[in-house]
Amino acid sequence: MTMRGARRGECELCGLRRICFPGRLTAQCAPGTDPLRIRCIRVARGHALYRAGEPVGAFHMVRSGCIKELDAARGQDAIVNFCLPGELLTVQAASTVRSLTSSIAVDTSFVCAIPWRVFQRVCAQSPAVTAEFIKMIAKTGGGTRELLTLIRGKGALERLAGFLWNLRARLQSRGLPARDIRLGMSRDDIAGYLGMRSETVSRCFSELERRELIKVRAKRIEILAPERVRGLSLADTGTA
Amino acid sequence: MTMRGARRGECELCGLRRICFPGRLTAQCAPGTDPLRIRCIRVARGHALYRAGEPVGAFHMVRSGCIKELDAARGQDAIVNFCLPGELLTVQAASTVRSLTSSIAVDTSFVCAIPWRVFQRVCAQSPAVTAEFIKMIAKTGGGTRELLTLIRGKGALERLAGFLWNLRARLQSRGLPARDIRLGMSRDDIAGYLGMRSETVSRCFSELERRELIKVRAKRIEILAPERVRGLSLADTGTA
DNA sequence: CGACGCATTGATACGTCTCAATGGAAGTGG
DNA sequence: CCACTTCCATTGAGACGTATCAATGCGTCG
Repeated sequence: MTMRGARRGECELCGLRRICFPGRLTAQCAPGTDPLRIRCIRVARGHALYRAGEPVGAFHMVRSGCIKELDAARGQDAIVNFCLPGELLTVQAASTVRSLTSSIAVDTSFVCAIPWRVFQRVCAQSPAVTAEFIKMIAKTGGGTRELLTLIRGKGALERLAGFLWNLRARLQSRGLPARDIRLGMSRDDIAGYLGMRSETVSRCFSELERRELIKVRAKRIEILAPERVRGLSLADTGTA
Repeated sequence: MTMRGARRGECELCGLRRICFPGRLTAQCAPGTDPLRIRCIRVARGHALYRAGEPVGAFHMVRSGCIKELDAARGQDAIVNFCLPGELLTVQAASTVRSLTSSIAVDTSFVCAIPWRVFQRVCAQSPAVTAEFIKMIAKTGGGTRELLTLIRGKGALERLAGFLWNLRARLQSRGLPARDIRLGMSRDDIAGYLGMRSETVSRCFSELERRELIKVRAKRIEILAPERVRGLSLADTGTA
């Protein structure tokens, strides 16, 4: 495997190797075929990996940092997803020529890219990779559905609790430290993601701290009582 | 092609043939291979195609009627999607052994089913079918995203307007009559889908009629001013 | 050290949920 | 065929929560 923008062999050292999609692609290549050329892209904080309307000829996966996906039609505050390390980006590229979303780095991030045409070639060679990929796409869609149930029919406090629980679960599932979470994003980003105002986000952080469910230190959130956070997020207040 | 629960040749007469996924599957089969056995299932109004927790070994597509998908964890009022004729169901079956959702018929419906293993076999034979299917899955995920932007950061009136516009667009895209829409679902269903109360749904229907954007006759909704409905749905009231 | 952006906190207005009652449509049994 | 029942839709009055506008505190970067 050859890499651009990263040292050779970095994949082998990468802590995400076991869940890394590019890694799986190369591992399941039939022996004797050409090795894949996977680009590793650096995206500085606040900069765009790509913007809405641009053609996106590749699938992306976050290697480190955090990327936010913004809906094209609506403004800066219409965040569709925060992509954490190990998660897939640009899934809709499969169905549209030009991207419907912009992808902006919340933190300075590294992203792996697989050109769509390369992917097609590998799929033709290996049904196992195809099945694997379909699973990942389906799971990505499930993430959006989770967000939906997170914000629908719930009050602001429950939404924020669900947001924190969700982040924790995603970090944990990849073996990343999840005791105290480093939020790269601003209060405005969180507000946009959860469909509320940044002031309300602040108030809810304070309220959760007052109830001793979390500890807030600027952008570092320590979860003191995970189960109670989860319980709150599941509570069904009629408030929309 | 052989069918169970439907007459032979029904696919050829089906108005959805051109966008029908099963149809495409068989059409792109390599000549000489076995014809696909596609089951056509009848689901009576209020009955379940499958329930959350059950293993679902097939992909489904709505042929006629309307199916609602309910989230497992939350109650009856957590509707993830209304599936219209020509739309795909059970996408998450690709990533999980047991279904995360229940699928209930809003109207008496007919549904086509393709076993997952059959599908895998066809994919192995035809890369074109694989690509086609990936597009459809990606599009399905996009639908959830649309719902998300529909209800996030918008008032009740805007949500309902968006819901009607969305229904109209989906019906039109498949050449179905969309002048006046027959809603099979109850006000409670709509409320659950949009994250509000049935009383509020009622009030908003009345308000839209007062503004002469629509005409309400029980479960039949006639859209008088489509563009103004669309305009409303795009309006960005800060209300969550 | 100063300036700027971001986070927090407070008072008020607006919108939706809640509870409750009425109206109407569909289905049942005589 | 009609009266009855039952479920769903509609409408109203009040409570609750979040948006809004505005001011202050705090961290960051020049």
